Amino acid sequence: MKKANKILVTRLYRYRDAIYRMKYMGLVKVFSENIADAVGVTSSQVRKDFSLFKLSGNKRGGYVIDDLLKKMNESLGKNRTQDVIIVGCGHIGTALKLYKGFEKKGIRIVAGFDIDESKVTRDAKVPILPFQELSQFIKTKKIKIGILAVPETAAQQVLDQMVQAGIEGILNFAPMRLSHQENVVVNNVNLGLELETIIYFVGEIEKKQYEEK
Amino acid sequence: MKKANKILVTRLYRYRDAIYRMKYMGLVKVFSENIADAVGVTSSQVRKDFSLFKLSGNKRGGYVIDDLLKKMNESLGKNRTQDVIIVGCGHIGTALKLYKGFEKKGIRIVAGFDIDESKVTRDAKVPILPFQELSQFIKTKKIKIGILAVPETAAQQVLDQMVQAGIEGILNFAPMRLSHQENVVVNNVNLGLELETIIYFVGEIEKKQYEEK
DNA sequence: GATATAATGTGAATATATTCACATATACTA
DNA sequence: TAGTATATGTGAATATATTCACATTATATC
Ligand SMILES: NC(=O)c1ccc[n+]([C@@H]2O[C@H](COP(=O)([O-])OP(=O)(O)OC[C@H]3O[C@@H](n4cnc5c(N)ncnc54)[C@H](O)[C@@H]3O)[C@@H](O)[C@H]2O)c1
Ligand SMILES: NC(=O)c1ccc[n+]([C@@H]2O[C@H](COP(=O)([O-])OP(=O)(O)OC[C@H]3O[C@@H](n4cnc5c(N)ncnc54)[C@H](O)[C@@H]3O)[C@@H](O)[C@H]2O)c1
Repeated sequence: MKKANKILVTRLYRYRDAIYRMKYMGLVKVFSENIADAVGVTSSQVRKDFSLFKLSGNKRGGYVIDDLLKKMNESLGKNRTQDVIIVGCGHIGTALKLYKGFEKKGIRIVAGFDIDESKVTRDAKVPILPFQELSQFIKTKKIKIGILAVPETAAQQVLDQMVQAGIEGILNFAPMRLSHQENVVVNNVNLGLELETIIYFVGEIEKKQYEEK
Repeated sequence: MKKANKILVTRLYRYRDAIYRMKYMGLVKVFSENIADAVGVTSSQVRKDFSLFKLSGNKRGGYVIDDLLKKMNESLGKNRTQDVIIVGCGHIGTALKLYKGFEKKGIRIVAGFDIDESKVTRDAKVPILPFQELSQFIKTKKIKIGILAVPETAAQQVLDQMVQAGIEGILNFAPMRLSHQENVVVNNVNLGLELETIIYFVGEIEKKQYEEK
């Protein structure tokens, strides 16, 4: 595999998702162009990405969905389920904890943690545990992935503690840049920023239409 | 302004955010390198981006924060607040509705909508209204921006209706590609995909460390 | 079985994005 | 007020990402 490239990997997960949908629609074979249309890229982009990931099909015959998915699952890893914890069970944390959609992607939320004792629910199917138990839990259960949904003011400190205990990948909702060693993977979701850029481009569109008159 | 470029605009919002933080820390002037460090890019990236947005400072003297913010707010628009609606007040929709952080970015959630009558709360500060009133509300209040947080199965249809009524920008949480005319701005937040890529790269890191031994 | 057709796979070409590097202007020092 | 150090602003260079275009080869047809 070539240099690990986030944008490329992200597209491959999108392709896989689209191909699963096609499978469930009853299709047996797909062409690069079908996948491209479903995901919103060009067919040469799909073929180039597949090429970089050593995913091959049949000249003229397209790709046999079951074979392709098998190979994709080998490279993208769907064979084992991944255990994930949520730190901060407020509004966002709770929404994620209750979401059913992660399971079918092999992602299992195994516990939440919160500093607020009143949120603790030990015997729920997915328990919320007190924050003091976080490090121990990560260590004994060998958890690698965590969702960080605490207030901005606590985020850096909580991240450090998670990493200290053994977490290697974090999905962060606090709208700020967190510092971390480069062997930790941090993806930021900044919803305010998403809205701001939408607002910007909506304004731009209006401006453009005006100019075109 | 040059060709509207999403990645560039996004960085500019990040810069602005960082500069506001510096202002609140009491700073009066900044250098491109300070901004770069805060956001995690190079200083030439900052200067190039500023250049493209006609944001200028003082040779040798860096940027006077108040002047810079004034100019940024002119190009990025923070002078008027933007009204936004949420369609689908389930887990995610409710979390967003209750979030306090949007206000200070000039984003005001003015109403939620849900098809489930039991969620309707007409006299809350930010009411949840029945879905049937959506189109009328968008039209009379001239709402341009909406957050889409309904189940996947309903997302396309609801988007179409929103656009039909006058919405021009949408933040979509349903994990699927939605089709729309190109004069509508749609940003997708796909949290499952975010987690999948984190899991992938955490796996890659482990693999790499193994290879390095 | 021979032939025509159509889709893959991939280097080469192009487009886009980032970084370099330095001439320029200006704030500070003495 | 002259001299110097230093950060900007931006073309040019480089790096990264996408698209083109076509040789290749499997499938379908006759
Ligand atoms: N809710 C949203 O829609 C939204 C939108 C954009 C960004 N965010 C960001 O997501 C993060 C969470 O937002 P929220 O709305 O869920 O906040 P929230 O206040 O509802 O929840 C935060 C939770 O974290 C817990 N907590 C606080 N300090 C902690 C600590 N040190 N360790 C463990 N838990 C701790 C609190 O008890 C609370 O339950 C914030 O950083 C916020 O800026 C949220
Ligand atoms: N909750 C999460 O953490 C999470 C994570 C990733 C993706 N998502 C996606 O976000 C979306 C919302 O997820 P959720 O967990 O909030 O779901 P949810 O079921 O909690 O909420 C959906 C809400 O939409 C309402 N609704 C259904 N059809 C509607 C319609 N036609 N018009 C208006 N309202 C309608 C329902 O009554 C419900 O209140 C889904 O597409 C989901 O896949 C959610």
